Amino acid sequence: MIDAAGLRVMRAIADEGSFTGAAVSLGYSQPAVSQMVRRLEQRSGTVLVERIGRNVRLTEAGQVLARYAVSVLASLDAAEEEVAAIAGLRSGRVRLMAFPSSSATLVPRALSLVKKRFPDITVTFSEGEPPESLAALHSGDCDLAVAFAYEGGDIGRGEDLDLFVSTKLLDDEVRLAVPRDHPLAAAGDADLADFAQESWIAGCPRCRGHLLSLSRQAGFVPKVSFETEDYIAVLGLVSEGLGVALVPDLILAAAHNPDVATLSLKPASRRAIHAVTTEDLQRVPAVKATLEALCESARAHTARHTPVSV
Amino acid sequence: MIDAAGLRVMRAIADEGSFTGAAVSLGYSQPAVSQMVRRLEQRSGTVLVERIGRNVRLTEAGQVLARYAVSVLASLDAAEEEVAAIAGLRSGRVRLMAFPSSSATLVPRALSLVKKRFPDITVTFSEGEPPESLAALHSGDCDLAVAFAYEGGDIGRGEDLDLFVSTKLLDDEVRLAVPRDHPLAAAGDADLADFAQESWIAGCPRCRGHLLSLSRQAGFVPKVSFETEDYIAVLGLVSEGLGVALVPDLILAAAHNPDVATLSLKPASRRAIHAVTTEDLQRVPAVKATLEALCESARAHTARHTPVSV
DNA sequence: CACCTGGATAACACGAGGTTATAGAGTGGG
DNA sequence: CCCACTCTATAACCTCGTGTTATCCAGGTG
Repeated sequence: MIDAAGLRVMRAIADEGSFTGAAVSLGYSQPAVSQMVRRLEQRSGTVLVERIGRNVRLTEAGQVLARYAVSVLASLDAAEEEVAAIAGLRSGRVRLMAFPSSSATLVPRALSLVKKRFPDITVTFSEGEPPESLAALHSGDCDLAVAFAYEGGDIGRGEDLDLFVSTKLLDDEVRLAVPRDHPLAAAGDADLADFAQESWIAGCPRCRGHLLSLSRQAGFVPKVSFETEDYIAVLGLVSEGLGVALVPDLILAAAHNPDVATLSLKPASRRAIHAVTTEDLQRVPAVKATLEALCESARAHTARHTPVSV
Repeated sequence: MIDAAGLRVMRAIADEGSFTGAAVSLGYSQPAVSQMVRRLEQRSGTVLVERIGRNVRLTEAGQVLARYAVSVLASLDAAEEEVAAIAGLRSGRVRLMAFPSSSATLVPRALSLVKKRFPDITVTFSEGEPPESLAALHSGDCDLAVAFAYEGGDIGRGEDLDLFVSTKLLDDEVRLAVPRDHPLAAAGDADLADFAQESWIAGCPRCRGHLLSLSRQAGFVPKVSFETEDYIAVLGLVSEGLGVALVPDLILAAAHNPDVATLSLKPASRRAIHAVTTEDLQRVPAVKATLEALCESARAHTARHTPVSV
C-alpha cells in the first residue's frame, strides 16, 4: 500500500518545503509530486499536507511518513549498496571446494590472483573429492568445485551434463614415478607392461581405479603394496625404492623429489581437471572472478610444463 | 531502483523456499514472482536466487535483500499503522486556540466530549483572540480556532473568506449587566439610550469597539470608567454598583453573580461565535472530531438558553 | 517409464506514475 | 492598487512496471 516512491516524495517535501522544490530535488516535474501526494492521501484516507496560501506544510500524518522515510530510505540505500558491492566485486564470498592434490599449486595461485585483484572478496576453501564436492554444490554448501576425471570416466555421476557447468582447466599428464636408480629410470618413455612385476603404490580410490584400468589394458594386475592419499608420501615411498606409482604432473610440479625419476607413459594418459559450478553461480561476479583466476592459474601451469604441445 | 514490492518478494522466497510458496503467501500468481525476481536480478546486475534442480535458494546477494527486507517492511508497516491510527482517531493531536471567555463552558465541554469519545486524541489548548489565533492558523501553529465577531464585523481581516473555513457555532446574545438594585433592573428589556449617563465597564478591545458602536447608534458616547478583559471582574464591578456593562450570554451562563441583573437589549445585539480552520485541516479526522464536538457543545448551550427562539 | 510438481516463457491487460500544457490563487513589488 | 511572478491543481495523454492466464519444460518420484 505504501511504497518507497511515496516516502521519497514525502521526505523531499519535508526537506524542501514546497512541491516544486521537492520535484526539482527528485528530478520530477511538479505535477508528478502533486498527484503523488494526492494518491497517498486517498490511499491513507488522511490529509498529509496542509496547503496554506502558496506554501505547503506537512500535517501530523505527513510528518509521520517523512520521519519514517528517513530510516527506510537509508536502509534501502544500504541494501542497494551492499548488493552493488557484491555485483561490483567489492564484497562477496566464494566457497571453493577442490580435491586435495589441487591445493598444491593450481588453487593457491588462483586464490592469490583473486586476493590481489579483489581484496574484499573472501574465498573460503575446503578440500573434497568430486563425489563430495558435487554433492556440496548440489546442496548449496559450495559455489565452485575443482574436480578431475581420468580419461573415459565422468567427473561425478551422470548429473554433470545439465545440472552443472564445467570448464576444463587443464589436461594433467599422468607420469610414472620410479626410484632414481631404477634400471628403466633413464628411458624417456615407459611401457606400463614393463612394470608388471613392481610393487605399486596407489593414491586415492579413483586414482587406484585408474591404475587398475591402465594396467588391465597393459595386461597385468598390479601388486598394490601401499595406499595413501598423500602424494608427498607416495614420492617418499618411491624414492626409498618401495615401489613405483602413477603420479599426475600437477603434483610433480609442486613437490619434486630428487630421488624420484618420472617417465612419460607410452600410451599417454592424462586426467582432465575441471572447474565445476552451476549455471546461476557462474554468473555471480565473485564466482566468475574466481573461476577466471583458476583458468589463468591453469594456463600458467600449462605454459610452464608443456610449452610446445597442444 | 529497489522498492518495497521487490523486498517483499525476496523475503517471501526466503521464508517459503520456493517461488510457488512465495506466490501463495503473497497472494500472487507464480509467474509474478518469477519475473519479479528476474527484474530485480537484471536491475541489480547480480544473480539473486540459485535455481538448482527444482528448488531455489537465495544467493549471497539475495540473502542481503531478504535480510534488509525484514527491517524495511517492518518500518513500512509501522508507518502505515501510525498513519492509519491518525486516520482512525486512535491517535492524533489538535492544537486548539480560543478566545479567553470561550474557555468558560463551550470549549471545556467540547474537550470533554472529544476525550470521552477518542481517549487517544490529545487536544492542546491555548487562549488567543481572533487576530492572533488566525495568525497562528496561518503560520501552522494552530489547527482550529474559536473566534467571535460582533454583528456587522468580520472575524479577522478580509482573509476569512477564502483562506479559512469557518462554521458558526452559536449566536451569543449580548445583554446589559446592571446592579440588582438598579432602578431599571426590573424591566425585561433595556433601551441603551436610557443608560447614556451611566458609568460603563468595557471588556476586551473589540468588545469596547462594539460598545462604542452600539452607543453611537443609540445617540451617546459612553463614559468608560473601567476596562478589563476579565469578565468575572466585570461582573464584580457591576455588582458593586460601579457601572453597567455589555456581557455576552455565554459568560453569564458560566459565571452568574446574584447581585447582577441582566437585561435584553431592545434592539437585540449578538455576536457570532465561529470555529475557524483551513480547508485541509478540516479533513484531518482529529480536527474534524474536535470541530464536531464544539458544534455539539454549542448546540447544548443554545438548547439550554434559547429553547424556543430561532 | 510415466506422472506430478515447480519454474520459465509468452501474450496480454491494466493501472501506477510519469509527462506537457494550462488554469487559478497568493504574495510582493512598482 | 494592480500587475507580475510563482507555486499548486487539473486535464489529457503516454509508457512501462507489474500483474494475469495459458502453456511448456525439466527434475524428482512411484
